[in-house]
Formats: sequence, C-alpha cells, structure tokens
Amino acid sequence: MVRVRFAPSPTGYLHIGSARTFIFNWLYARHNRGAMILRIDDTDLERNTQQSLDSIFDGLNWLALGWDELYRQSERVELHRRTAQAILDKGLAYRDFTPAAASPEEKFTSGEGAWLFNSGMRDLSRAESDRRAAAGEPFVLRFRVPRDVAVNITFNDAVYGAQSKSTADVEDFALLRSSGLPTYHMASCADDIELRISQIIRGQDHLTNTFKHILIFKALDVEPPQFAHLPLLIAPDGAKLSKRKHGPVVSVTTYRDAGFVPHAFINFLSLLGWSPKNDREVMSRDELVEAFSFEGINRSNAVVNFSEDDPFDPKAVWLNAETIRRMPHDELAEALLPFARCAGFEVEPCKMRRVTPLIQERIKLLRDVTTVADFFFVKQLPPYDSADLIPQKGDRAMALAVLRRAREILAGVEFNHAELETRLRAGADELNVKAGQMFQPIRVAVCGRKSAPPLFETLEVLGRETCLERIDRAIQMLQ
RNA sequence: GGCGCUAUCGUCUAACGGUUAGGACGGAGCCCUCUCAAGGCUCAAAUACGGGUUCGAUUCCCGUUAGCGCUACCA
Repeated sequence: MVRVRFAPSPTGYLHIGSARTFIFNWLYARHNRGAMILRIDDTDLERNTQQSLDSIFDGLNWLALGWDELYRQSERVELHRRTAQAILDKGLAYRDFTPAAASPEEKFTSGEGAWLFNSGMRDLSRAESDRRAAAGEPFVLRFRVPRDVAVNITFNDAVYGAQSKSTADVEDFALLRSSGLPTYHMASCADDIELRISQIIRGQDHLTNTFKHILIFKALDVEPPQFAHLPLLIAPDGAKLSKRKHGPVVSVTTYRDAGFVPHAFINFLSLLGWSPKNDREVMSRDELVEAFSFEGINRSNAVVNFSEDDPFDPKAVWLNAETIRRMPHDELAEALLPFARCAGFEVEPCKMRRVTPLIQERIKLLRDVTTVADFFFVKQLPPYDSADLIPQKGDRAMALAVLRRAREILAGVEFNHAELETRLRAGADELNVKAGQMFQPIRVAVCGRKSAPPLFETLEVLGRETCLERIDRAIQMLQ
C-alpha cells in the first residue's frame, strides 16, 4: 500500500515550492491508488503562527486536490518522546548537558572536529547521566553516531540514485530539545514509521538530512521507506524563493487572487522538475495522474521565471489562458463572477454568462475580466478620447456620418448577430466607406476603446437601448 | 571551512554513445481579419570549460569553474 505524506511546518505562508511538493505527492498517491497524508509539522512552538496555518489550508483548499488523512505533530509528542526514549535505552543516544551554543558559527570554529560531538558528554556514564537528569538538569538528547570506525550510510534515492555519506561527516544531531520537545528529525521519523509512510517525497534540501534519518530508522530496527527528493524551485537570481527577498510572488494565494485557475497552476507546477517526456504540456488532472512517475523527475533546480514588471512566470500565464480557453462557458462565467464583483461591478450571473464567450480567448487571468469586459457592466462609459472615434484614413465628418447612419440602422434592426452584420455592412457600402471605417467609430462609441471583442456579438449583448445611448453620446462629443 | 547535489536555447524541458540536438513559453516576422485576441506558418536562440574512454560523446569517467543544499536545542 502506497502511503505518502506532505509535511509543511506552519512557520510561513504556503509557497509555491511547498505546493509543488504537495502536488507531486498527490500525483504519486493517486497514480498508485495510495493514500495522501497531510501532516502539520508544528513541533517548533516558538515559530508557529495561526496565520501561517491558515495560509497553508487556504492554499491547499484552493488547489482542491484533497487528502485522505490529517495529523498534527504537536498532538503526537508522546509518541516522539517514547521513540526517543527507546533509542536512549538501546544506548544509541545520550544526554548532552551543555548549554545551547550562542551562535551556529561557534560550533565549527571551536576546533578540529569539535562540531561533530562533545566527547565529555558523549562518554558520560549512564548512571551519571541518569543522576543529573533526575536532579532536573536540562539536556538535549543526541543521537550517538558510530565513531569507532567510519562507516558509510547509504540509500538509493528514487530521483538522485545511489547516495552515500561517511558517519565521520555526520554530527551527533539532536533528537530531543532541553524543553523535552522533539526536533524535526525525531518527530518526522517517528511519525513516518507510525503512519507507515512508504515513500518520502520532499525537497532536495532534505537530501543530506536523509542520512540522519536512515540512522534513526536503523536504530529502531525499521526498514527505511523509499526516498524521492525533488529539485528545488529557485528565483531567477538563483536564490531560493523567499518572502523577504522576492515578495508575495512566491505565495500560492497570490496566484489565486490574481485569477489563476487552480488546475492551470497545478499543471504549471507539475512541469517544474518533472516531464512526461513526450512533449505534452497542457494536461488534464487525469492525464497528469496517469503519466506521473519518479523516472520523469529531473535533478537540477528549476527557475520560476518571474520579474519585477511581470510577477508571474509567462509559461504559467500561458497555461492559465490555455486552461481558460478550454473551460465550459458556464464554469468560466461562474469563476469570473467573483472577480467582477470584487472590483465593484454589479453583474448578474446571466449577464456574465452572455459576456463570457466574448472574452474567453481574450483574457489570460480571471481578473482580466475587470479590464476587458468592464464596459458590459457599467451604465455609463468612463470618459474616453473622442479622437478615437475617427476611423483610419477618415476624419471627423466621416465619423459623424457613420455614427448617424449606425444609429438609424440600430434603431430599427433586429438585434442578432446576422442581422446586425448584414445591415451594418450594407450601411458601409451606402456611405462608401470600408467596413473597418464603419465599425471602428461604432466600437469606440459603445465600448469606449479601440480594442474590444467582435462588434456584432458585443452589440447584441449590450442591447439596443445601451447602444443607442452610447452612440448619441459619441455624436454629441464630435459635434 | 567540511560534506553532499547539480550543470542542454533567456526560461521550462526532450534526446536509454550515432539526431540537421527536438518540443514549449517568451521574442521577431508573415498570413488570417471589423479592432483586440485566438489560430496557422516561418525565423533567431543551447550541450559551462579542460582532459580522458570510444570508430564515435549532450550522454560514461576525472578535473576545473559556477550554482544550490546541509553543516541549529529551525524545518
């Protein structure tokens, strides 16, 4: 039975690298009909925030992929302590009564090999150690990494292949803090064992931690799960994505708020560090599940290509536009509605449903509805330059003639695409102007701008009354 | 500093030792066209560097360089 987990720590908002780790886990679980477990790694009480926890659930809920089981490490501390105790009882861990180092640098500047362990503490007798602990002296529990002979710790990573590291390069890492709470290494391994995790799919930043985890699994006589480490997502400057340096562009909710369709975002992220190897890019959820495998994951870090003037990777935007174009009209209209209303437009669902087909291939982000379709929603057009009413190779007189003729036609014609087109084209012939010269003044008059959806459909949706009002207004402006 | 990982167009990537090094995004151009899009076609654009191994290296090995990660009583 495949059981995988995504284990975020609520110490910052959910960023896109974490989201991708979640997605890869989910894809692997679904591909293998296994279980997807969400585990909140909240053992660092000082750094946890409710806001961060909310951000994680906000982002994950928006993705709408779901999970099968949910755990919080803070509710499992007894298990972690018990597991640490078992390691201590086997003599594979020891208490270190040294006060915490003031700075990380302090450790390896204090002498050759000193960072590995403190021999005074490591060699303390069990009786002495028990006595000092019983007396209430604070300590950290450290793993006793084998020191008699250097041995190689090895494992086979599903992505990075055979991995090996000498115990001589692994320090006696902490299992329990002086507060009695477990460290990440302890809590993570204890839970992975207890939750019967079969594959650990996580960021490559954990690749070297894995040697420590192997040590823990072995100390507990447990066969380690399979590991699959993912290349990291980095910023264009090569640095890892961080809120401080790169701002909100790395937060999942930023994509949501800008109008990314969840699946487009998933599609984009799934292509960062993984490839189906058959040049497929726009893929449905089922297709991604079907195609996903560890073999398609590559080993080098992937750049999320945002810039100052373009906060989103152009490929993500393209994928989003592509996804929008493939959405059924009803579904798109429903997704668009909150963006329009949020921008202050009063729009009924049935109106949005009529506008949607006209803007579907003209928007890249859902929020574009507010700039592309605004003129459908307002009673009165915002001010525009009356010079825009004058057609190519034409003048004010031509614009006026066109608009007056258009007004006559629109006052009488049946408001449907076909009628509108034949009558307006005939009007152009009568006035002896080109079709484009006829249509532009009308377009600007009813839309308030030169770039807009196709004219006849637009007129149809706007309706006779609105069209006539706006044309009258344009005529006034020209006079 | 120590240890580990990585290196193909600007970016995401393909090529189980033999290809004119492929696709996509983005860019440029053309076509289509009532504007804007969408769509179609075309072009520019890469194997970090140096050594090996081999008849033949993007591919295997070594080195250099560069980047990243870990080296906390963070995760």
